[in-house]
Amino acid sequence: MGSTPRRGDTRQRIQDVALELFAEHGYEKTSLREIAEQLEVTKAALYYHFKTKEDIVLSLFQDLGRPMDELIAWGEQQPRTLETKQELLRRYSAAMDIGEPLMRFVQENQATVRELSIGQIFKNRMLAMSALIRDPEAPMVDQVRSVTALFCMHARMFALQTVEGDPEDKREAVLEVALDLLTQAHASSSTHG
Amino acid sequence: MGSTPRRGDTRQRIQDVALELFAEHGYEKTSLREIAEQLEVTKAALYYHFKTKEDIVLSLFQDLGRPMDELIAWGEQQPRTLETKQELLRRYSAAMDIGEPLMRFVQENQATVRELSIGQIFKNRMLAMSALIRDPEAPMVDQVRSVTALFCMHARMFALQTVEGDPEDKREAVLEVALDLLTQAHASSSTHG
Amino acid sequence: MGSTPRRGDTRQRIQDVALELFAEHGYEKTSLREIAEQLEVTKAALYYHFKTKEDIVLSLFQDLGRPMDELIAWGEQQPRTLETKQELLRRYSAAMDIGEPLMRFVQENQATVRELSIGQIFKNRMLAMSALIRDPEAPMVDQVRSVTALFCMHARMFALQTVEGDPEDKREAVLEVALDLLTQAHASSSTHG
Amino acid sequence: MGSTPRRGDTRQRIQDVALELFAEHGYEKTSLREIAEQLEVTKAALYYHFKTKEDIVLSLFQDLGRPMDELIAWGEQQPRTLETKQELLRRYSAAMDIGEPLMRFVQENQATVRELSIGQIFKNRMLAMSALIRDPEAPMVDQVRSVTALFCMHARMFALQTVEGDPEDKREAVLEVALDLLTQAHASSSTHG
DNA sequence: AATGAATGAGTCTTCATTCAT
DNA sequence: TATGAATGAAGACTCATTCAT
Repeated sequence: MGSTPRRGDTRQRIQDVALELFAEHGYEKTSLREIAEQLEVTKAALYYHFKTKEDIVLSLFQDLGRPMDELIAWGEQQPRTLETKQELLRRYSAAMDIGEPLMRFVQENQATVRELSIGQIFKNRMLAMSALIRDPEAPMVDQVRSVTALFCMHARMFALQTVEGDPEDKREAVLEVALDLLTQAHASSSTHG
Repeated sequence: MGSTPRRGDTRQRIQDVALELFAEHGYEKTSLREIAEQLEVTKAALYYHFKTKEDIVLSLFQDLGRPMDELIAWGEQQPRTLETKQELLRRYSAAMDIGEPLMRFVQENQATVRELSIGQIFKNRMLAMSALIRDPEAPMVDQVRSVTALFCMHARMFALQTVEGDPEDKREAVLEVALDLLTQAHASSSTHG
Repeated sequence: MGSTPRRGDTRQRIQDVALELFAEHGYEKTSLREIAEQLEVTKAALYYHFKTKEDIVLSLFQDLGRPMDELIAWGEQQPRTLETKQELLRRYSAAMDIGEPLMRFVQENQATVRELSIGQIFKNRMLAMSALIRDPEAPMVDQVRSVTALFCMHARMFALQTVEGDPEDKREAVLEVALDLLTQAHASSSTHG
Repeated sequence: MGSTPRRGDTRQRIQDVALELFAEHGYEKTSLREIAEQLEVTKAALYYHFKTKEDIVLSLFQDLGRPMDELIAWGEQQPRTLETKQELLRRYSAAMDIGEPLMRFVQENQATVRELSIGQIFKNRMLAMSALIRDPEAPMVDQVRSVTALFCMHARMFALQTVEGDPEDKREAVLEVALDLLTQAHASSSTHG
């Protein structure tokens, strides 16, 4: 009584709660008991919907990771121009907003993720993005610039928490810096390379 | 027979093995049994040297985190000039080399670290570094540049693993990019702000 | 599509699969999930046909154990002669062929069967057969011979697996040995007793 | 109070209780909780002495199965004469007395044992004994006789429970029947073969 | 300086069973 | 004639921790 016993959406609700707790306290420290309690179901109910604890994480990746996969697929069919890369960053920034809790989970549980079956999946995604944005022939400094452009967008999620300001402002500022870095990488490369 | 029974350095050896395993498999997934087994002592022996599991981590921070604390202390006594900040980045880069395993541990176990007693310690360090390098009055983009300058040095530890090249070259390239970002932040700030 | 959806024989199919799995992996280690999966139905479907897991076993005994019950009933109405006992062995040998999987199940899950409701049923059957074949007044050696005559037929099912040869040959050989034992028991008894 | 807290013999006591319960209720139905409760220790204490539940069974085999292994070793170094085989049966009968609870456990948990790591060990023992006692060149009936001679000794443990009489008398009677069977196997073989 | 033995709390997981549909 | 969703009880096992020696 009180909360309406929602039907058919249990699987979804498990995913939501699990992701939240995994990101908050870490994968290992989050027990299935906790998840179940928060949902007011039994542990066994979780097992009706997911084969194992790890399976929950896997499903999160499959469901929430799609935007990123699509972005990579898109990128791979574009010409390797500066414009493409810029657009890539813009879309990455947007994708990170949607998949934010998942991203945070990965960021904060790297050691764990690496040992989970999704570890490889995630690593491959990173490799693919990296390959799209940098030019392996360019001087090291420029490769670093490109990778940093990508990587610094993650900074939003924790390094920038210390900085005051509107989240949307931050997002834009980060994107601007990233695009800058990318431009510099290109300018220099076309000169030196 | 066979292995020399080292004397008096057990405490040190525990720290070494623990840090390695914590960084490798994560804090939660590393059991005291594992640590003890790798050292060929009993679990109880660990308790002779450390009060709790968390205590091991704490000791690691106290012993390996000193360079960073000293860096902050140094920074706080310098004038807030561009030169100071540049030197800060240079020293940070060096400090990261020494405390690398510890840094990796923190990077890869953020969710866990946050819930450990060292969480606050570490967060304070980050805040202090952030305060030293950025100017809270500057436009957001420049603050982002400064923070990114600091933050991107961590990229070395995993984002840049996908890039081929000599580690020392990478270190220098990263530092160069970081210094660049810092300079841009300043140039722009003095103009706009 | 593909597999014909058999109608009306589900109960039978459950029994078949269950007996096979019970005999193969043991009663306790065989879960209703496994049975259901192998039949491509849900666990709940099993409960439409049987009240409990134990009920499946019970039904197996009722359906497959009839030959043995009939044999006992027949034996009890015959005169207690050597010829009767010989015929008993012959029919037992035949009955064991039909009820083989059930017999194997019992053989291999004695500890379990004893604690199931069929335990008593089965024990009674054994007692009845034993009572039919041996003479409680005869010397111990002869009683042992008689019981062994009965008991050794079970040997076929596992002790004789190590012996090469045609199954039918084995069956006959075993029967011959059993009949021999019986004859010896009688010869000696009529002399000594 | 009441029971003296015995020291150092915990491992042994675990084995004793475990074997008793395994034989009584079956391996699967016996939980570690039960064993622990009967010993008035915690489940975790069992894990200090044995790595897994299966490990307890394994240790029982290693400790209690030795007589049987020694018997096989002895048999393999004797000439393949009738006398040897007779002695084999006599010693087998004696060995079965010592290892009786273990034997009962195996008898009554065949399905389980087969899936445990000891399954193979035990099967090999059976094969070895079988190989020692029968002559693969002899006619099938005689091979059956030999195998039955061996096998019928197990009858004592359950088939003969229905027969009244002193256990020692039974033991002797069974042995006599077994030796008889063996002699018959030989007599016939040397004539026919 | 360290061990052997043990504990209590908790983990993930599986199972037989139920019931509304 | 079944299924989808769920439960309560229990299972094996692991862990950090303690303490007498």
